Amino acid sequence: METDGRRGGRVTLATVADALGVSRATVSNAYNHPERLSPRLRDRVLDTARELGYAGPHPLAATLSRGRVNALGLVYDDPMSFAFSDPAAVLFLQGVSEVCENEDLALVLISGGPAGAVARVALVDAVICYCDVPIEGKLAAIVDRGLPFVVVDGPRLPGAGHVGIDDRRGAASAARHLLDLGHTRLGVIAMPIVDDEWEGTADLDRQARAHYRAARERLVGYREAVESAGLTWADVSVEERSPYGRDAGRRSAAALLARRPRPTALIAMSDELALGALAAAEDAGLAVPRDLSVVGFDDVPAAADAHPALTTVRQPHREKGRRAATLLLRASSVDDEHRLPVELIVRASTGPPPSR
Amino acid sequence: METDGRRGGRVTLATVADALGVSRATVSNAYNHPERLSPRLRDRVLDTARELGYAGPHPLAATLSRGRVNALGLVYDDPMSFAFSDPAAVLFLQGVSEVCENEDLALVLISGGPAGAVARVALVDAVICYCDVPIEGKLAAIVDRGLPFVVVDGPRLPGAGHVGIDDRRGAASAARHLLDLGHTRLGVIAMPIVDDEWEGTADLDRQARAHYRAARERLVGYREAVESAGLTWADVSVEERSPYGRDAGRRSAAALLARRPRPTALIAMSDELALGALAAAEDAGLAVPRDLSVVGFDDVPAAADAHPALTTVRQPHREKGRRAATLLLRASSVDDEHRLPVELIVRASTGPPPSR
DNA sequence: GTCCCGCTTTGAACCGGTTCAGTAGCCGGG
DNA sequence: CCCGGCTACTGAACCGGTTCAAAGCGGGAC
Repeated sequence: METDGRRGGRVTLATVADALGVSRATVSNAYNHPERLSPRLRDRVLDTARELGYAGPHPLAATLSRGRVNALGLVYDDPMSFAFSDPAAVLFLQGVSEVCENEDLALVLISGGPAGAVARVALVDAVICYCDVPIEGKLAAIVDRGLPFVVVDGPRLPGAGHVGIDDRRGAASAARHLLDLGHTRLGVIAMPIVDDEWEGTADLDRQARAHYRAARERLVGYREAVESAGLTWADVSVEERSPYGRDAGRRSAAALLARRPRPTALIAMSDELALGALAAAEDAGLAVPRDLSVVGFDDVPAAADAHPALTTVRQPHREKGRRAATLLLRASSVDDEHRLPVELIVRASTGPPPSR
Repeated sequence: METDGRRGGRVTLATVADALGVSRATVSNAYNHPERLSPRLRDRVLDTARELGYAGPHPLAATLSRGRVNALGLVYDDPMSFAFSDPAAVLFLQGVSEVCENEDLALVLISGGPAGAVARVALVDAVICYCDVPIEGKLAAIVDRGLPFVVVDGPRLPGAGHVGIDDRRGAASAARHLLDLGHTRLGVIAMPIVDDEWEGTADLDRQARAHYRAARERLVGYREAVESAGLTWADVSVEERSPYGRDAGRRSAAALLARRPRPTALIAMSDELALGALAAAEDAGLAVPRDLSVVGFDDVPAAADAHPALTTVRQPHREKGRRAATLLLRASSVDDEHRLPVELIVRASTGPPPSR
């Protein structure tokens, strides 16, 4: 019975089946359930396939039947390419990719604008949303499609897993460290607080309107520590820049260091910002930590290599990635919350304030 | 005419079609060719879909019919997770992801062991092979499937595009820079030359058996420069380490610096290795560049931030990524060769040899 | 009133497999 | 010699859409 084994010259499973006079099911089995075939026939199938130049079942078709793609998606709140200039995101990606490797999963980076055009059609089984504030379009695409997903560093969402850290506590530990050293004039170098790409000194009103979760939580942490030490939060200047790379840190720090009285310690919301602050200190001819203390957040590799080595709050970026990926593989626990530990790492960029 | 609109409770295109009493083609058109439907019917379809909780055509099924996935694959020669600890690879990835973003393509990172298990089934339209030496299994999977691909930093392959740099010339320029400064005792810090994970001093015989293309080409470049300067290549020690991160550079450099007479300049095959060498110099109490000159290769961001800032050979990592991705999108030119420029960047880590 | 045209909508083939309930054939046991 | 049970293989349904030739239909031109 002639089936359609040779349509348009393309070699399909049916081509092989016809060539051998066996059913398509048999050819399929040769690849997917070799033990169900007699060794003899199986070899014949495979040999014929080779001769015909058949590369095995088309993954797309197989996937359609099976319903499983064997791929994990990853969406990032900024354009995906930004992730590669953020050392913390790179570590996170590394953690995710480790798991994918072990599980023979592909890792699909989903970019393509905030509207979620790519997210709507990306071929994945589940999605990791590495976003402080889940992006409307992209997230909607995921939810509509009914894909399992976990949110990392973002808000808890019903039906979705969650991985994050205690930003507030981490921030507080950084501030407390400086306060314990005796600092009383602090400046904060913030990543964006409100999503308006504004730059400048964020007053209390602006802080109260915080849009980004991490920024909000860290501000609260700093504030709690400052107030516990009996100081006034309103006296602490908060410089906000967008985007928030090293250069932003440098400019924020320059602005803070221009104030009189000059702060004796700078708290940055990320290591990249802190490294920029170190550069600004050098620009200003200030020695760290003698004249100025600087503390960061993240503990990226560059922090330890900095001159001086940066005191910072370590968060387990790579582990966050591993955890997020693992969570999606164990369906049972997708709704769990995973809050990973933070730890203050004291290095050489902090010390007592200069004696007046 | 009852079609199978309601199988197993899952809402498919057929469900929507049945609910409205229209054909499946009509529902499909509502999404893919809205202009072919009367506005009235189109709206009815979309409304009904919404009510039924239908999230639009299943991407997998659509893809199967259309034959296009809208995704670019990327295979890396080591486990994919290693790429994230190589700053050069990260920049490359960034370049690729920029193009994907603009073209609304997903970027699929293909790991999963050398056997190519994932490569064989990954859902992609084309593949970028970022590999010095194309990995048997993974590459075979790609070729068998007949996917278009481009090789980056690897050998030219028939039918495949190619993007790379002139490693030989880049290496030669680094060596010549040192020779011009007056150095006569050089040491080379090499990445793996032969694929046996061996560590030690690579003699001429081993160099001749070079397996990795970049290592081989760069050695030739160094050698040409050295011999042009009237020196003997055999006098130049080549230290090989595997893997080839910063720590390897440090150990290689330590070995080279232990030799008597001590080299006055170290040429590293990557910036990571060179940064390790800088650390080794500090370990040994040598000032760079006063007592020792160090030159790298790549010009990753950390090179400019190093103390002292690293002299190195710049290659356009990000542009390589962009170029590779673009190449795959313009089918016409897939067979092109793209050799990108390299440039010696002189910074503070090189200077004249110490006067004896 | 008739014919032709264009806009909508549809039926059916197709994309390339997987799966599962059988069935044919073979072997051993009673 | 008959029956039960296995093994090896097959037929047909199914996965969830896209596409294109063709049909239906309403309206304008003559």
